[in-house]
Amino acid sequence: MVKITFPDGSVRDYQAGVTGMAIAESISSRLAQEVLAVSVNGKVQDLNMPIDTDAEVKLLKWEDEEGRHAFWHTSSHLLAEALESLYPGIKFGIGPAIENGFYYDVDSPEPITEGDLPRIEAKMLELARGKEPVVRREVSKAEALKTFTEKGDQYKVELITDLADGTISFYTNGCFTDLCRGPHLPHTGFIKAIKLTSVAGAYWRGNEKNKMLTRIYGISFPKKSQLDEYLAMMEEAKKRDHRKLGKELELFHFSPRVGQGLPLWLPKGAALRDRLENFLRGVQKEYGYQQVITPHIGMKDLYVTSGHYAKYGKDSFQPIHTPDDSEEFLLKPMNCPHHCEIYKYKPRSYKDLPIRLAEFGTVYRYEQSGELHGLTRVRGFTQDDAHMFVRPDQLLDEFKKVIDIVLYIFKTLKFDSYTAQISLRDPNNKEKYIGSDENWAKAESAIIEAAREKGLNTVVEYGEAAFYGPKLDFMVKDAIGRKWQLGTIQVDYNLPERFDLTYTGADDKPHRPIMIHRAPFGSMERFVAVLLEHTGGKFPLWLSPDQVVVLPISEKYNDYAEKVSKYLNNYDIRSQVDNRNEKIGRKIRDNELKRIPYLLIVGEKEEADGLVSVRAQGEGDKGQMTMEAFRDFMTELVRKEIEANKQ
RNA sequence: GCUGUUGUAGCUCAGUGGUAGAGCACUUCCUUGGUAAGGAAGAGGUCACGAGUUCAAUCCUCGUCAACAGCUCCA
Repeated sequence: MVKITFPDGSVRDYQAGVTGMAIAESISSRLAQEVLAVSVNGKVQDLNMPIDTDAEVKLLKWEDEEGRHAFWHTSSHLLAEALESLYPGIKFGIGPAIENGFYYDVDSPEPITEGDLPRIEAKMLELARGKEPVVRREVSKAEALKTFTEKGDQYKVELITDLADGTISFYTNGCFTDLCRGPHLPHTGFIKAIKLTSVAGAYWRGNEKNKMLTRIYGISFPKKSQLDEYLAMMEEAKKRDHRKLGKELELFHFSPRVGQGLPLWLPKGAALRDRLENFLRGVQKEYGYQQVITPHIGMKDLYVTSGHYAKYGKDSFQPIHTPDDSEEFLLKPMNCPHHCEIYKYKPRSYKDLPIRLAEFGTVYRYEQSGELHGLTRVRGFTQDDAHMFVRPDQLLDEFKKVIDIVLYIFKTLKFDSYTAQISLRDPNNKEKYIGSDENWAKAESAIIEAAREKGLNTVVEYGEAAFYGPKLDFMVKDAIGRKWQLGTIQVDYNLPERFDLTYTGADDKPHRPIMIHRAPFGSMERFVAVLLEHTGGKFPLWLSPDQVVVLPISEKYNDYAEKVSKYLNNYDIRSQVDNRNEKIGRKIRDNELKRIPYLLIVGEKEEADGLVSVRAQGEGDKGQMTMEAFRDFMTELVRKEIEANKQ
């Protein structure tokens, strides 16, 4: 007998060699239908694999990432089986599960296009309905090589050649056998709904010198309704694409004559961005930050000193030469070296610290052209940057204050779901980073401690640190469940040394400050993009480019509409009049589509009594009130949106 | 950067080896209307740019630029 311990701590005895599926069946028949894979002592394995020793067991279902992973991995094998039957002679690269679905890389004798996908999908569903068992078989390396050499699949042969000696596992579903570590579903009948989403080229092993294979992406579900939901979500994501909304709402524009990845902010977009900047400026002022301004270029040597030049190489920067070529400058790729020079301009005392220098600093980085994407990856962008110069005894406290700012911003902008990623060094690859082990250890423990004290929901990622120090990166989840990386806070012992920054301590001796880099928005461009996709263009009232549009019923009431609009503008409520020669229904429709938060309809009745008829975006008619009452109503709404989130 | 797809009016997109179309937006006129599209007329395009093939190219070929998707990258 073996003792099986479940996640809730309960223990049951089973016959040695019991399978995950048998355990599920022993608990409930429903569970047996839903279970996809099993985790045994932390290792995920097939449901029909025997368990021979005492073990901690977790039955994995769709809700578990590992469960979905097995599901999609089997789906990719099902795809391969369908492809092999439809395209005889097709060769296979790799076919893994990914975050949302799966893919398979293939080398097909005839081209496969989007138009072929429905046919492949139909074949997959047909095979899935056959509930083909997925069978694992262990073979020696020599046998594995022999199998795929005979089949003539050079990609698999190459993969096997690179594997360590020892046992290799094969999985077979129907007529298709694949080199695979698993785990897999017991049979293909679990897969009830499939959508092949796209075809794309992908280099064999990700190397552009290799042959390009055809990558077929897909996603699958245990229920048809889940696929429908997923497809609806994808539709919604398309509607919320910030590039589309940016055009529709006239926020920003790209002109090829200005250059790739260099956004032009249109009046409404600039106003939105100004409002965000002013908001953050206000918060930062309360926390003792001082605004500075530094130039858009700097001598190349500045970035050599900081270490950035050596680290990222000349291809990452935009050089500028003097007319006589005697000196080389770079367009500013980051603000920190400039801020270090501001720190250095006079001697500093331990009493002066922390010094907090903030700048909405525009920086330029020569991103590869293929990486550019709307406002999320650009070549010129403005960081909401600040650098704190602190004493070692102030580090933890200051770090926590920065976390407070970040959380306040998330709350005000209604990013209610977020996680914090503690990004540490890759312990196996320390050469990638600069600075002493001792300082790294101090910096890492400060971040971990601050995150713990603030009660943040954190994950730790190794190898994600900046080259000069560990980071705390904030990821938010938007309204339709997608994750975005926003703010970042970084501890840095390195730049103070490289720039020889010092302060005089109480002991009258020079000491080295520590730097904290931080940008709660990340960059204005990226943040506006994420905000657009999060809100679908329906910004919080305080950020809306136009808060109110007044709609006169006919031209006879244009003067009254102007009067109302002016009145509101005097109270800092952003208002315009739609005095086009159109019927009221038309004006309502157009302004609703522009996502104007409040529409005020004015005609004979309103003019007579100094009233406005209020219509809230997406909610319809709200009835009449006086313009004074409407003003108070708006002022109170905006006040609540901002003030209410302060701790 | 690599591979593929695309580039036609301000926007969304049809279309053709014989120099171009729709809807929306825009202008003018009619209409003066009460909660998501009133009517009519008009203006607007070197068909991304450059070369080639052809009697003739927006259409075919090549190159350049840009956008999109994927790969690789991401301070």
